[in-house]
Amino acid sequence: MDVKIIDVARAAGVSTATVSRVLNGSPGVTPKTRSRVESAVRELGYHPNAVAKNLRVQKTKTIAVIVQDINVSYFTEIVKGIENMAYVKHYKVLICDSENQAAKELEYLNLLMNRTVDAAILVSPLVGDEQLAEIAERGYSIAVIGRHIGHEQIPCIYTDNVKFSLEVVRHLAEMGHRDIAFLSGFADSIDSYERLEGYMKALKEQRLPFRPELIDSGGFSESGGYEAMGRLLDRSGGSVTAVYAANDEMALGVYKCCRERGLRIPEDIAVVGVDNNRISKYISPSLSTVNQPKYTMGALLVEKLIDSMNEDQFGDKRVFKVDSELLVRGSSSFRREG
Amino acid sequence: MDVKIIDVARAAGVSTATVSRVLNGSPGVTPKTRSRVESAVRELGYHPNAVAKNLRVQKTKTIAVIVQDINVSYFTEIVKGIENMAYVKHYKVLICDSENQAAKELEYLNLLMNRTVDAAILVSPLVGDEQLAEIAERGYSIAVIGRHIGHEQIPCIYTDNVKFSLEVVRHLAEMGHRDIAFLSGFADSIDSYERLEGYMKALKEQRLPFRPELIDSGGFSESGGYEAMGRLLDRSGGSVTAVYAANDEMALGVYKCCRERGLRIPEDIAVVGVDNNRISKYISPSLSTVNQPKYTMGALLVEKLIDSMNEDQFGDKRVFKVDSELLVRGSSSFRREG
DNA sequence: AAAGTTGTTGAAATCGATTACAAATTGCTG
DNA sequence: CAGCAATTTGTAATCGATTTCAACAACTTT
Repeated sequence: MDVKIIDVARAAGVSTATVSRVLNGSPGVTPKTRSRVESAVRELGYHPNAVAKNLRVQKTKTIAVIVQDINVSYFTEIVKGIENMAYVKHYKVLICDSENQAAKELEYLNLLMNRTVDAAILVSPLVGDEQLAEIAERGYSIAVIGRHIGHEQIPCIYTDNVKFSLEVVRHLAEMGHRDIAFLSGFADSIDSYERLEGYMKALKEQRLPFRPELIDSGGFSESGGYEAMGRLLDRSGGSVTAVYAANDEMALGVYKCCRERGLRIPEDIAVVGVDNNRISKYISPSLSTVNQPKYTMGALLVEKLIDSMNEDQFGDKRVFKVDSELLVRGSSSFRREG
Repeated sequence: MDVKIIDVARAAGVSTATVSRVLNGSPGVTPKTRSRVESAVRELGYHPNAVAKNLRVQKTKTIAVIVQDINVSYFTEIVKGIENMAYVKHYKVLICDSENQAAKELEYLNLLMNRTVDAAILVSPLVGDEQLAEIAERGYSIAVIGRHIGHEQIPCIYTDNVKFSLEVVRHLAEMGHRDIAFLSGFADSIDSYERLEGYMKALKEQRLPFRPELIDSGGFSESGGYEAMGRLLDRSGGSVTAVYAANDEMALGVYKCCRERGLRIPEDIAVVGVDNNRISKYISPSLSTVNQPKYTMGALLVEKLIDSMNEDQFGDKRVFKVDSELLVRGSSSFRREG
């Protein structure tokens, strides 16, 4: 506290410029003066004021990470990947919980405008592409995890929603299901469109009819999944035999609803989720789900982002598509006889 | 980008002082000039540079939260409480993952010294009391969640380890168990001592013998719990009938070990964990555990901390003890006949 | 109308570092 | 040992806001 660079300079009998050079490992300092400065630093217990430095160099080496819910393991695993990589790159991570609100995401993006952070990473953002593009074009550094953004200046890493949705529904069809419901997160989100697309593709491929009453959405939450499943059963008169939920949280809600209505999983209803939450492996029956390399996605993207900010070039590549895999477990392993 | 307070001042035909006053809602500005400044701000799309402000006012309105593992729900629920409360108080949260290393905790505490953050909250820190005291005495703002710190300047919120450990072991004894193992996190941590104390107290109360070979530790991780349980069974020749694990993660490891060795829970082995992780409710059999109001602990402490920094006074109270409750579930509900 | 209040505004110092440029020192070379 | 280049060091401007203090204006009061 209270000891600043000028104090160190005086103690070492040099100028602040020299102290600064020593601190930052700049060249052109005699070993002798260097060590004189270093011992002054040590004796005084000097800690450079990061805020002053940030102002001068116009950087904070801080990245904002905006997630929908800090408590969901899909997000925390990504955040962990980001934090760990940021740590080795000497960057800090500001955590922002948007509580599923696009408005809050935008508010957090103000951290970019007021220069609190050098960049922001949005994980499965609710904000639309156009709005993100506009921000990027104003010169701010943003990146997206969990969605493909078709914009030059927005690096992103994602898995192919259409592809894995197709795989999920194909899997269910192959297990003998004909009436497969789809529970999206938010009906009007990009994720939902893409997953619905994969769902439709699979239906067509498997020559199954499309029944609009088997589509609903539950806001990615357990309670939302629970309610959506209730509506679904009421509406379809119980003809549904399989449910594809947009994430594992909602699948838990489906489990609960089935339990309450005396429907057995997987014998009466098959369930598949997405995200491979920690719980999905432990719950009984274990939940079939789609796994994504979450930690790696976070770590990889932030690494590229930091490198690009430091002009080490992005190596051109700004869009990363990673593979997901369908994990078939207990909740969908009962074969239904046609 | 690039538009600063002086530009706004010029556009509005006033001085930077006046612009600043308008921006910060300071009194003594004519409504007329105020609105002139406001429209200039709007027209130019001006965003005040937070770094410059931070330097001038010697605050960053940012708090570092240091946790052992971002992926564990015990921590994320606390972090969520902190973040949400910080948000309403207009503070930001830097997330720091110490990966169970005291050295990394200390490194992150440098964020205090270099003024990157105004305060740091340590959740169940590995760093010892003395070291924390020393930092607090140097004038830095730190607070602790999950442990009682007997120091004037360190606010803390915690649950009584001794008390709930006693309850856990008493419960097991009442279910007919005589050979109750205790798996601590890190053998030499304060938590462990306190929990061991509660364990001993319960043994004494229930007139059960203390068997040192029933004590082990597993680093709070699932794999650590798995290995500790293995050692325990090997060592005790299978005489153990109940396990008290220091957290739910380790309890999961215990489950795995039991499954592999063909031991049924709860018939052959009863298990109780701590933390009430999300999983504990869903796993089968559901895991008995100790619940703490994690979200509230985070929110409450950060609120008090922020208020105290803004001189709104701490109201004297710096130490908060909250109640925990033992949730008896499937894993410990089989009564053993004496 | 002079003097005293009160209320608005602005000039300039300040926060604590980095860095461009100038100055001083050192070391070579002929 | 003068002259020049290379190296090391220092002076002072700068980053972009806030805030103290003084100046000024607009009203009262006598």
